[in-house]
This record gives sequence, structure tokens and C-alpha cells, in this order.
Amino acid sequence: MKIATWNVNSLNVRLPHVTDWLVREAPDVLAVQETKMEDHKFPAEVFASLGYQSIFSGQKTYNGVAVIAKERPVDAVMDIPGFDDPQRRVMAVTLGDVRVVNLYIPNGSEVDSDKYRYKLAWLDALIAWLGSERQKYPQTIILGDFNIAPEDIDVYDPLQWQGKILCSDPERDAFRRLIDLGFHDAFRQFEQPEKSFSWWDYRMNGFPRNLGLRIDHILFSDALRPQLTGCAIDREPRKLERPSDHTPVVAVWERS
DNA sequence: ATGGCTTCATAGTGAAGA
Repeated sequence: MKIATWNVNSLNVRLPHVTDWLVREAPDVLAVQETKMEDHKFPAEVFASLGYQSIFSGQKTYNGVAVIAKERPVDAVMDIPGFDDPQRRVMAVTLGDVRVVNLYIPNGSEVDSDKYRYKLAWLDALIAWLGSERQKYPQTIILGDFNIAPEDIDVYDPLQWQGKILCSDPERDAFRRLIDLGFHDAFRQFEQPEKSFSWWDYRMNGFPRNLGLRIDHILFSDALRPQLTGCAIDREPRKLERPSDHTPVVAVWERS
């Protein structure tokens, strides 16, 4: 199974990039974030014409998540149960015998801001939920835009970013607590190029200078460890005209 | 240089992203 995550930063603008990428890479599953699109506008028929089924939870202007898969996604959950949140950031589905949890974790804006407190509360609720989901779904993949750079090696300039949003200790602690539920960072299971990032700021020529952060992740549960054969960041879509500021992260399992 | 760039909602500019 080939599975990918991609924050597309508006599916309306990025649809040609996404369809081109689906045709070229032929993943079994693509989890997207920041569709910024209400459900009645979701281009499900475009993906259907490429052999993909879609399930989506969107809203106008901000947020919005979707799972695009060859197999029919079932048993969808579109909220963190018990966590009242109008923002569309969660899409958990079952594909075969694997539970896939697609996340658009809040950005947080600035440390100590209201949005930062919302991010930390959101993460607490997420961790509590996924902790209880573990027994139910031994084979789980959690992927998406985490808006957390877990380690200094995931940041182009760790000193400049020290303690800042995406890198603060409470955010990294939340990432660690998620891992400690029994998950692993697929990207770090393999030798990787130095300065591997998944997001680059549109400003300051961030991408050509590789001023990036690794904030998009694919985590997997213990039961899926033996079959994982690779994980990589695909920088190609970031080189296109009018790219998303994020680029896809891809993981491959030998079997479902 | 609390800027830069991009998207969206809007019809001027401003919010938000990361």
C-alpha cells in the first residue's frame, strides 16, 4: 500500500497539481489538508474519473480534509469525539484492515496566543481519543499536517526557531506523547537526505534556499512495522507554478 | 525590517497561514 499526505493549500487552486500527481504516483491513498472547500463543491467526480473514491469534510475559506483512495473508505469519523470544534480538521476512515487518521493540526499562530492554547487543547483531546482507539484498531496510520517540527533536525535554523511556534516544547511534547501511545515516525525509519523538509515559506525564496521545516508526518502503529518498506518526501510538486507551500510525504507498505 | 508571499472573502483592505 502506497499512502501519502499533502497539504494542498486550496484544492480549488491546486486541483491540476493533485490530479497530475495522482496519475504519476498512483498512490492507494492520498490524505489532503486545507482543501478550503465546502462539501458540495468537492470535485469527487474528477477523482472518480481517475479511479479514486473520495470522502471529505470541508468548509469555506479555511481548513478542510479529505481522503482520496482506490478502495472505498468506510466508518468515517470527522471530529475528535467530545471535542466541540467547528473547524474541519479530522478525517478518520477504515481502508481494508487499516485505520487511517488524516489530521490538519492547528497552526497555533504564536506561542501563548489564543490560537496556541487552542492548538494545545486540540492536541490533548486528540491524544486522549487516539489512546482509546489503539485497542480498537491495531493497524493504524496517522498522517497529515501536524504543524509540529518534532526535532531540531527538522528545522533549517533551529536557533532562530527555538521556542517558536511549530517548535515550542509543549508542541514537541504533544508529538512525543502521541508517539508514546505506540506509534513511529515513518520518515525516520530510513536513512534520509540531510535538511529534509516538507514545508517552505512562500516568502524570502524559502524553497530555492531550502529554508524549510518538516511538519507533515506519517505515523504508524507497531503492528504495521514489519511491512513498511519506505518513506520519502516528494519535492517535485513544490517546483511547479503556483505550488502549495507544502509538498507530499509518501510511505509504502508491502501489503495492506 | 513583526516584513516577506499566497489564498480567500471582498470590492478596501485584512485575516490567516507557518
